Amino acid sequence: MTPHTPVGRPLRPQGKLLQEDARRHHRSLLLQQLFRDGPASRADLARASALTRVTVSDLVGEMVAEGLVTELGAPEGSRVGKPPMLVGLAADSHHIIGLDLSETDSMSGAVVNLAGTVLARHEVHVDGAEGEQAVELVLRLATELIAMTDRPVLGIGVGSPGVVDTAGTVIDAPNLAWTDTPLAARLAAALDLPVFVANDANTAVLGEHTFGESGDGGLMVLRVGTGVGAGFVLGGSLLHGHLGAAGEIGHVVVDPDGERCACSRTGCLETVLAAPRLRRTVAAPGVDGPAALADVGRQLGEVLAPIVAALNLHEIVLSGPAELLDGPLLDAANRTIRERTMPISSTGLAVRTSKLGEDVVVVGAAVLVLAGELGVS
Amino acid sequence: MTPHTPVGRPLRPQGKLLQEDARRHHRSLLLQQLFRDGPASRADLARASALTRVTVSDLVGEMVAEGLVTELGAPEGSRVGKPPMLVGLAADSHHIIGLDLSETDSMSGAVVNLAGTVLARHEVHVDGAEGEQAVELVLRLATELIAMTDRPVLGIGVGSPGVVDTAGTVIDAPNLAWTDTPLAARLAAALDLPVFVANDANTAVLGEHTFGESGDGGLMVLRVGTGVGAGFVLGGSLLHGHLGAAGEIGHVVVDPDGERCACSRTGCLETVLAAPRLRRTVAAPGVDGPAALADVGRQLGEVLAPIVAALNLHEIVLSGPAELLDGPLLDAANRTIRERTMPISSTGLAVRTSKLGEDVVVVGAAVLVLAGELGVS
DNA sequence: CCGGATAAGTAAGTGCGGTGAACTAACTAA
DNA sequence: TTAGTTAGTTCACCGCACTTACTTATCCGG
Repeated sequence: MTPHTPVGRPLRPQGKLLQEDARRHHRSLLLQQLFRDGPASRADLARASALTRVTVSDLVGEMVAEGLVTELGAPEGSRVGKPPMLVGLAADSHHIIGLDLSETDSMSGAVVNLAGTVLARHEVHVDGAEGEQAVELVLRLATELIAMTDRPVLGIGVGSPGVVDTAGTVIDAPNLAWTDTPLAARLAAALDLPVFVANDANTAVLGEHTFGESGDGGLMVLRVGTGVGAGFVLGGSLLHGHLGAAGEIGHVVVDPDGERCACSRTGCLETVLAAPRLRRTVAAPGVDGPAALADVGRQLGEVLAPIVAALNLHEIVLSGPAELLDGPLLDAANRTIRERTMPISSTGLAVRTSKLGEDVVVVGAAVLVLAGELGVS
Repeated sequence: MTPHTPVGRPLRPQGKLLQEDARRHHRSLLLQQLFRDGPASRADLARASALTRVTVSDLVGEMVAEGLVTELGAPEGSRVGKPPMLVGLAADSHHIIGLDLSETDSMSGAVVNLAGTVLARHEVHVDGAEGEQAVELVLRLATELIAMTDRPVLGIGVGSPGVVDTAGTVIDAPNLAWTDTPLAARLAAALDLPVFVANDANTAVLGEHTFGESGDGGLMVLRVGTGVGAGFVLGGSLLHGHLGAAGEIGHVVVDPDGERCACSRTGCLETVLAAPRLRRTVAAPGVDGPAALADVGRQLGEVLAPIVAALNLHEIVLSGPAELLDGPLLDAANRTIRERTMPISSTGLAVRTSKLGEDVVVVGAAVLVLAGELGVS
């Protein structure tokens, strides 16, 4: 996957293809294999990659020298022939800094290893910081996180609210008052590290795709928080959209006779599905909570049905407060989708909640780095 | 773009990358350049591709020897230095057979050159042929078309109704009674040529993407005929979906209180938008035609709005009977989409009808071959 | 009309990366 | 011990694009 262009690095093929690129590609192939299926012998890797044993040995040797991969000894079972030497990804040879800027009052981040395990967390309060001040705040958060690990940092991944283009420039993020803010470039220049920035829903879908229990078909992650947004992984890679605004479905109208929205339209999805709104709905006196949630689920299903049919998705994952989403709301959404689409579209579809919790954004931000730097995801 | 795996050919990178692959890639790069921007000198190609003049000369020489490219003499203008020798794609060095199996009573096809120009047409009547008989009929049509050209045939492209997987197997096509029919493999074996098969809406979107006036953002083509289907080109490549059923939006419910559909649901998009149905609607006595069409357009817009927001599309193209689609229907759909999505999603969006007419499917089928065999699109 | 500048295209040699063939190493089976 | 199997390495080779250095062909300024 090549979700984003790393800042300060040569860009990916698209154009001419050098031998050097081939070598990087083959390296990624081996890393990917180790990443997905765990340790293997050089011979195993050769069989899986269709490269020769010679080439694999060479590449593995290089990666062992860098510390990215380590020899782990021979496996238990004893078969004929020389026993293989297992090699595996050294998950803590490098660490990744993942940042989540999507929360309302704070920016949080984590030190993540190459296996996607969160090793340390840190956060800073926003306190109304905007524009340039907010950028400085992100820089401080990143710097403090870098200080929390003694390993070399592979790169910085950022899940930002708002619309982000493929170069890591935040086109528009009202909460932080960012417009055309070259966040990736700024951080890369200040920290001298590869930096990748994407919308928070997009990093979330990457996290779910790589570390969730999802398959290889199309995946959609719907994030329900202060607002509502989505991210898509289609054909193994992140969907950006024409202007980087793919997944911005929070302001699709679901009920033209509904409530007035801050965006000046009426009956946007956010006016019924945003987390604060959901909480108010179920807490309202004299309201049947489950029925109200089911009603929202039905409306969500009405929005999702055309998307499901159009994209022939494999999985939809809801990410957000489980006590609100998991239950009548999810069931009703699921049911509505099936009522409103053909079996060919819906039988292959699973709708569920995320098991990764709120870490999904930072871990997904780390995936951005893994994919960009190691070609792994 | 690599929309489909050619039958009987080595598959594309994904795995190991040989030098041979690099060379093919660079060849495609040059062909693509000539295809899009017309004739150029070797030096121009070197500048555009970032390859050296030496390498370009070598590749061009190879392609000239194959007849794919021809020298066209020096251009008019006179500047300093040795005048360049223009080279250009020899559009008629090879021909492509494009087939359209989506019509109700007949299968049609065409001989298409490398520039996408239709040179000859031919069709056969289906007369109720089904299953194996229908396959034989496709084979006959292809054979007869091959006999209509004296040039080497680059490959066969097929736009088939129903759901088609990436290997060119028709998973399900009720009209022809095909289920899991390996159409590409059958034709490839019988004709000893590369064969590519895709859903007709998918070939249509490829045709529109390559030969229409579309830009590089996400493109959706909505085909309105006996049924309703769509195809998507996202990030420059065709969207297949989990089970190859992407774009099957004909049976998304738009009006739960609507008319009963053949698929057993009520109020499917097809029950209001299919061409025969539209014709009946406007011809009904005592009905305000334009208003009725606008009403359908509004319903279409309601289905498209979530898709537009989710994918951040750049263009939506309606393909079908222009007298019905172009006018109140399109205007209402366009308006509804804008009413129901945010400006960030809709400002970059154009909604229009196709200028390619009914050839869009066969020409798109030819694009399938161009992309698969020459890496051009 | 003749050198000098500039650009297009060609020829020869270099380096990189992957390959196949042959080899060593380490083990099991009989 | 001998045969057979598997892992991993060494080495010579090949294909590809690169650099360097050239020829060819034109314009331009004196």
